[in-house]
Amino acid sequence: MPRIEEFDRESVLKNAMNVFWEKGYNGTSMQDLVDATGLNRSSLYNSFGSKLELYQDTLKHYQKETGGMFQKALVKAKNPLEAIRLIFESFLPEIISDEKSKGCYSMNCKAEMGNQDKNIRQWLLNTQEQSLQLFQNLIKSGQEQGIINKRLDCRTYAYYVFNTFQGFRMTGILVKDRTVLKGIIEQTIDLLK
Amino acid sequence: MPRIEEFDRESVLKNAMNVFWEKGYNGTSMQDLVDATGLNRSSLYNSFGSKLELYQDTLKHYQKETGGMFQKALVKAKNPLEAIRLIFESFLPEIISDEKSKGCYSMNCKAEMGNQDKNIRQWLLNTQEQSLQLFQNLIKSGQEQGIINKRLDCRTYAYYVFNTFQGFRMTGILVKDRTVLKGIIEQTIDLLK
DNA sequence: GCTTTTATGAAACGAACGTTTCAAAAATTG
DNA sequence: CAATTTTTGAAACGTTCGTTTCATAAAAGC
Repeated sequence: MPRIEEFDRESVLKNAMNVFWEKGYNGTSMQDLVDATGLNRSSLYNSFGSKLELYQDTLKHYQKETGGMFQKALVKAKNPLEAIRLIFESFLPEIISDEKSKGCYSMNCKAEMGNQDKNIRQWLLNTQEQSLQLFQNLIKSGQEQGIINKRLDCRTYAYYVFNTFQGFRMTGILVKDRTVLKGIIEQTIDLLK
Repeated sequence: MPRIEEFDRESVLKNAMNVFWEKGYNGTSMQDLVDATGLNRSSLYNSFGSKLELYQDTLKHYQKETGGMFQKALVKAKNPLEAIRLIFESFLPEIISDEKSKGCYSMNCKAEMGNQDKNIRQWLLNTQEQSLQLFQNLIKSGQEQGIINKRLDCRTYAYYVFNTFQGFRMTGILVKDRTVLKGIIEQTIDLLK
């Protein structure tokens, strides 16, 4: 019976995300979203509920995209330590080509919305734990293989790598020098050797 | 001849900064600022020009405050390496007691406003170079004293420490565990030894 | 092909936005 | 105390905000 939606949901989320990414949540107006998605206001509300819910949907969309990048790095890597390096390096193109200085969607969200909405805060906590687990597992198997040192336990190292990664995303907003960025990665890796 | 301002400018900036800090620039309304500062709208506009100019004044105010923290750490430290540790540790109380998860004023600014206003962007670049110079000088004299290794040049290490510091401020938004945070500091320091 | 169900388009909603206006109040100088 | 200069208070400015409304259009089931 129902009339079918005319738009591609993923494509709408991608376009909405790009606006939020550039202007932030509060800096983005519903009109901006109408313009960027090409959807009518009614359709936006009918399909996504509200501005805040749409924003949260873009977070999930981003998570899916980023998860894909991580997986690609894992597949490509010959060992756990190289996997960590590749994860960092896989963000280099995005950082260097980011001429608008939009930064990292997740960091922007954390800074602007981390203390404004319970659901968003929980999403941030979930993705954080996910990243920590990923790093922890890599480090653990790296230690078992003798590639990563055992001076500290894998959870402690995971926090360290996670911390550097967040710094990496923030530094990349104003620093676009590939040599500098690769240097930061190199030193993070070196500590684990 | 002139009637004198009734308010304390520093105190107004402090109160305005706290609102911006909690809600972000775009999340803060002029009414919020009127409420927080106790000033009338007219007085705010008369004395600070506009919302954006007031925000930029709070950035300078923050810079002054933070600069003071850095100086205290430098005075207290017995050597350059300890100075770096003390700089990181001086933010621990703020991080741990930040129950509202307001995060770092400077990181919030970078994420929300770094790509929105030229003046703000320049301020961010200036404070970044200032921090880099501080770390670079500390590392250089640490290397000269033989406390810090000479495997890499002081500028490269400065970027590394700067990067970790930014991560530290972001991590501290959701991670309040003192042991974890101190662990991150410790490993950053260790690399320099 | 009529009924049912949902999506779409355009207009409008009240509320809140950042900013301006202007008269009244207050303080300093002559 | 009068003249001058600036701050202050209250109201209002036009605009934009996120959201709602409702008539119309379109697709699916009988």
